[in-house]
Amino acid sequence: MTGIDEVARAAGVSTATVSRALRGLPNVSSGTRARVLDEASRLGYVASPSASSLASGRTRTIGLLTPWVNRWFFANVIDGAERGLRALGYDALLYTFDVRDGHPRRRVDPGVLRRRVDGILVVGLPLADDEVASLLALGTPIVFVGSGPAGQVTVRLDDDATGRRATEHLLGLGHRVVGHITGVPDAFLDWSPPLAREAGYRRALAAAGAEVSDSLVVRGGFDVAGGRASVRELLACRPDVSAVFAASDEMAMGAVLGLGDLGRRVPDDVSVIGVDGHDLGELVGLTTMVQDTYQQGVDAASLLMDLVAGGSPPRVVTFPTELLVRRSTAVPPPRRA
Amino acid sequence: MTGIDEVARAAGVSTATVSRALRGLPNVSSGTRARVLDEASRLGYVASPSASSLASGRTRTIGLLTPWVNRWFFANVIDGAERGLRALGYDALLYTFDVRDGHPRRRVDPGVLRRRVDGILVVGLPLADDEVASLLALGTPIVFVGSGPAGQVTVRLDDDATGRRATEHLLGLGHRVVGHITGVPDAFLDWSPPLAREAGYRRALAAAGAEVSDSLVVRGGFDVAGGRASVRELLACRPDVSAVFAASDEMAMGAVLGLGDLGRRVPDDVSVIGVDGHDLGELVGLTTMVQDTYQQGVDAASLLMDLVAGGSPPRVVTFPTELLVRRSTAVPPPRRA
DNA sequence: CTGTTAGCGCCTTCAA
DNA sequence: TTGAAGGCGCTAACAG
Repeated sequence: MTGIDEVARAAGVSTATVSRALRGLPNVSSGTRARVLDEASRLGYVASPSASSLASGRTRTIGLLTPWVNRWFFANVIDGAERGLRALGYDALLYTFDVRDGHPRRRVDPGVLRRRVDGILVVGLPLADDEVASLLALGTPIVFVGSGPAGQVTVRLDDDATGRRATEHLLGLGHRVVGHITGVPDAFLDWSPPLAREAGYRRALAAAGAEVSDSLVVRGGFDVAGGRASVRELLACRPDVSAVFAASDEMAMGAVLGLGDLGRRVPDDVSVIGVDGHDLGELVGLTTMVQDTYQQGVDAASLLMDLVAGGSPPRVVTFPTELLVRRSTAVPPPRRA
Repeated sequence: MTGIDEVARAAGVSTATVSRALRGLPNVSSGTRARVLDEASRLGYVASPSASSLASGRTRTIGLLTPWVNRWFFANVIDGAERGLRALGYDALLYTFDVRDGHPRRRVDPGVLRRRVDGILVVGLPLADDEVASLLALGTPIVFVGSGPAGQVTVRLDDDATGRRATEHLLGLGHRVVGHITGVPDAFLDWSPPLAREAGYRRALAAAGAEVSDSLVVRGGFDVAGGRASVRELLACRPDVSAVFAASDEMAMGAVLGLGDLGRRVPDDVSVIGVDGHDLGELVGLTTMVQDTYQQGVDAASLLMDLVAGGSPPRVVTFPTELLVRRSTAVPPPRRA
């Protein structure tokens, strides 16, 4: 394993100069720098990350905290974040935390992150206030994606507007009884997207003079299976529902399956709209509010790098969502007597 | 930042004893150990990873090399691997490498991994022979998932058998002209799953006396869009095809979309079968060969840990695939004159 | 069972 | 612009 002193010897300079030259620091003559770079690459020298971290106090690594990597939103954000970070010379350490809807997960332990990362990216992980506090106590810069506590740097959607516009699309088609399926409440905090989407949904209904009722809202798993179960529950209780706003595309696709289970056709009997712009939404012609998750990851990475560098990035970066109309929404069926 | 000496002072022992006690090494009296553990947790002490890596030469970190994290197979394997590794006390560093079908990607540079990880998990990344060699030259244990070069520890499917059985299912329904859509050849090596699946497909056709022809095979993107385009190309060239074997569920779902584009119904006009057991396959009633990707990740993690510990795990762990019949395959339509 | 003593390989003042 | 030297915080021999 070639070390810095071998390079120094080969280039005829001190190890300090090698270190400076290789890191692009100033105060190195261009001739010296060229010679060092040359010898370093010839010898295949790469600085030991542990040694330089120990000496400098910086790890050039960030921690990616997320509940899952195998769901659409998370996978795409992580993909974007990892590539964004790598482009900026940082490595990404992956930390997953089980979040089962409605169940407590293991607490986020800041200890593991201590002295291990220069920054933290929290991707769609609903953290309790004290978890946020313990993370902040590390003194490590943090950026939140998807949702984040007030005052923290966050990349997110305008979830309220997204919920409102999705609902308005349904109302505009003539639907008057619009159901909503979303996540379990105790899995979320007051800064969670599902709550804001639901608020937008209620606001839109109220503005249109349509029924606003708890009986029109079912909370369950935030995934395909959850959407499937929730829509069945919704229809069992409110068979008069002619349209459903699902808080995510995965739930919406579950809803399509669940409606199929009940023998209801989409959109002839019931319209369905989701949120995400999932790649496979087209399989069922899903109408949805599209968001750019990959870019959210990229942007979050650069905000975090800014923070790590001591900058003051904007507190909140809001991504737009765009209505994509496909086949899962249509005018409601004629009212039955 | 509390250090090991503070704990040592508080517990009234030397730093060496603290180190031993905290790492669960033998030769520490239980009384001493308890006292040390107590003080350490009271002070919130966590050893600096860089310092201990530097001193010990071990990083307790492994590198996850993968082309994507946002595709089904990869996301699930990574999820399993990360959790498996964490359970064994290891961290996972994520490294993605762009693989665009048919295009060269940036070469895997072993330099970045050097002294940074104790082991490497290669997830579905087709590496050139010299890339494998340069990785092996690191002297770091490596485990491959999905496919791997001969002689290396690999977790995978019996792709040949999977392709054969998928094709046999179609033949068993009475199909005689069975097309195949898969990945672009130059993106794959001789140890790649797509090639083996195709070989199985051809073997099954030959055994049944059905037509084996290059005109029945289309290679394109290994994703939804690729499947969609490929099936259209296939049908344009061979309109007599009554069944399609897609090398992945994502391609199969794309095929369903593409057949829809052409006005062909599934399965009335054309049957479709995939490989994976993708969560959303049910949306289109996709018949498929199911594999357990999550567990492949978990198992790969433990094989790698075994290797890191100096063990000699089995060279190849083969996962079973199981035929799941849903609605996308059926008997062929009556032959036209 | 426990303490002492060298480093691990690099970065970073400080002086030159 | 460059070099010398002292750590960064921990682990691992070796004594005791």
